[in-house]
This record gives sequence, structure tokens and C-alpha cells, in this order.
Amino acid sequence: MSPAMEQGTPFQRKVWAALKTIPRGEVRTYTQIAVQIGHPTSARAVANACGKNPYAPDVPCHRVIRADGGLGGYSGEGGVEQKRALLREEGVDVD
DNA sequence: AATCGGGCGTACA
DNA sequence: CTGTACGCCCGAT
Repeated sequence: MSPAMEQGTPFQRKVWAALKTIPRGEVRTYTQIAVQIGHPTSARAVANACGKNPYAPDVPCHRVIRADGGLGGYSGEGGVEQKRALLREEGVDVD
């Protein structure tokens, strides 16, 4: 495990765990993740957790999109641009 | 399509 | 500990 992961908040750990369960080539919405970790109303908090996750591919935050089908954003390098590229490589149609 | 308010966890003063 | 500001949001006007 990465050392950075040991410092995350309890909420963040749940989010990361959920993100890791996303199969390659598929995407999940922030709301879905929120529900999966037991916080159905904390979609925004989930997004916040992801944004504070400048971590390695251990946590595929790029596989998380908005509920309306949009990509949302990306705090990682390359911004939403990189996010889109990754999804497209995994077989996700982002147009 | 654009705008508004609700709702949630974290960081900081 | 209380209050304020913020974010990769969401659903309803």
C-alpha cells in the first residue's frame, strides 16, 4: 500500500475501496459510489474525496463520472483531458 | 440550457 | 468545539 493511503480519512478509505472495485472498461457515478460505501446522500463528499486523491493508479478516480453521464472533473495531471483519454483507452465511449 | 438551493465531508481559523 | 469556505455533485425549477 502507498504511504499516502494510510493518512486518508475513514471516508476516503471507503471511497478508494469502492473505486478499486470498478472493473476496467467501466465507469461508476459518484452517487453509485456513495451508495456503495453506505453514504447514499454524500455524492458530493465522494467527489471531494476523489479530488483530494492525487494518488497513484491504486485509486482509479478516472473511472468515476457524474450522474448525468458527464465526465465531471479531474484534479490529476492533464485534468479532464487525461481522464477522458484514459476512459477511451479502457473502451469507454466518451465521445 | 441556465440557474438555484440542498446536502456532505474536509480543512482551516 | 463552532463557524466558514470549498469541491471531480444532484435534482428540481
